[in-house]
Amino acid sequence: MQQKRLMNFLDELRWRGLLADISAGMEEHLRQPRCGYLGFDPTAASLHVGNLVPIMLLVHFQRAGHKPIALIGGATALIGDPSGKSDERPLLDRETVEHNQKAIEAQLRRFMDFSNAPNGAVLLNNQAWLSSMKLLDFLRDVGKHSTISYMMSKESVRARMDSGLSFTEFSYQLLQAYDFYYLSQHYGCTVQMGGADQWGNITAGIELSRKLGGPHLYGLTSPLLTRPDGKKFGKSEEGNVWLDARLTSPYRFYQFWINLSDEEAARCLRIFSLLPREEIEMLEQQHRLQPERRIIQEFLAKDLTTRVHSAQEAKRAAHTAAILFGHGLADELRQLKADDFEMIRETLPHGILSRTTLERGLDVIKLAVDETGFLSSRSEARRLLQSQGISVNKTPVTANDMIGVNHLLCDRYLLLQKGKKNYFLVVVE
RNA sequence: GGGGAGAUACCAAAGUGGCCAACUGGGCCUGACUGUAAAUCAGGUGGCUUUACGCCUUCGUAGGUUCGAAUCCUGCUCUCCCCA
Repeated sequence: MQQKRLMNFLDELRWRGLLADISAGMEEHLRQPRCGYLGFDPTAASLHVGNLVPIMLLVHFQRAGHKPIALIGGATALIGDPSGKSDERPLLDRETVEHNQKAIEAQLRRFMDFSNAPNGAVLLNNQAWLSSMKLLDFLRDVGKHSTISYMMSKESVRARMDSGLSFTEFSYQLLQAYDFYYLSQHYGCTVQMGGADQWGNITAGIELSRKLGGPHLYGLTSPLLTRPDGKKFGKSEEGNVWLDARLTSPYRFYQFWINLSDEEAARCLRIFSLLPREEIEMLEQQHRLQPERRIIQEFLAKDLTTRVHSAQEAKRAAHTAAILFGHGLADELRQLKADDFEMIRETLPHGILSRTTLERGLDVIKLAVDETGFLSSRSEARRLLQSQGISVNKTPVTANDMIGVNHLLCDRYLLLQKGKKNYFLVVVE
């Protein structure tokens, strides 16, 4: 049984569309339980949905019986990885990195089994060995084995030859190469995984180990996930979709998956869900026959919101969505109970309005911009009003409409709306 | 060290004395169609207001010339290219 699962890791990645590049001999190498790592540089205060792809590599690696190391690049984040970036990036200060790595560490812990099992996951930080390393040692031990022509041949470097690349970022690949070598020496780690943009850094490590007389190391990458139109995955209107509930609310997170196009959803199901192949294929078939039911979108929304946040948050988000998008008629809003609104309040952005202000009556612009901050400028509000883009309680309004206590739902709430999908709850106190 | 080119809104890129809040494309927002999809079409995309061919802020930065500057001049900062 164990043996069978071990052999399936690469096949698993293949049919899920998670395999881009793989170094020679990996197939054979993975016939036994191995230790592999994947790094996350704490360059932001949270991971985002794009980071879920590499996380899934580690998850599958562990499920196949191997031992995963999640490496936080606390040291490398101070240097900056040029891979996939068109410009030199400003240095992050130490406090920021410090803060980021704590947050990211907590997020990573949710996805794997960190128990004492033989293949229990391990969390490490490369500051442990890089920050105490002496420059001269590094140049003699690592630098000496790396030729300029080899380093310059990396795609990440070549792409930056015209737009500028500092020595600092140029040297990044050596640090990552050393990480791999170090982990092979101290943790018996022989496999490194990453996104396709990491291939150059990974091979640098394999090469370094070879030069230093270390073990034969192996690398594997997943394709970079893009949207059907070639755009970056994981960006919504507001920018990145974060895993941190304070940056992207569970409701928004849920909505991100619900709003995937049919095409994206099908691909994402294989990549992000842990369902076995047969079940996925069944869902795909239903999806093809009745795309309008959006079975996959809903499954992903529920599944991922649960895994990233909690089952309770997922349920809440689903319930809120059902209310807001269910049939969406003004009359049905009036059927809702105070409890429903209180739950919606937990999930939607909301603002407080004093009853006396409302009693005096407000026009829509005052309400949406000045009193609640739902919209950021009056011009925006005016523009939206001109195209029927603002609704109060599901009813489109105009600039002249006055909003008063008679609009209140359950005598306490107003549901503002910008376009079809952007909701905002006003609570009167 | 020498020579050249450049810095325009979220990005790319026009504009080189008034017709410029600034062409165009992408992105983004809204509307129509729909399934909270895709594609398509339409409108919008600095802010404020008495919505007005009105006002304020914006074309790297600091000054200057001019009735008037993103456009001309000077200093500064940064970027790229070529030669040494």
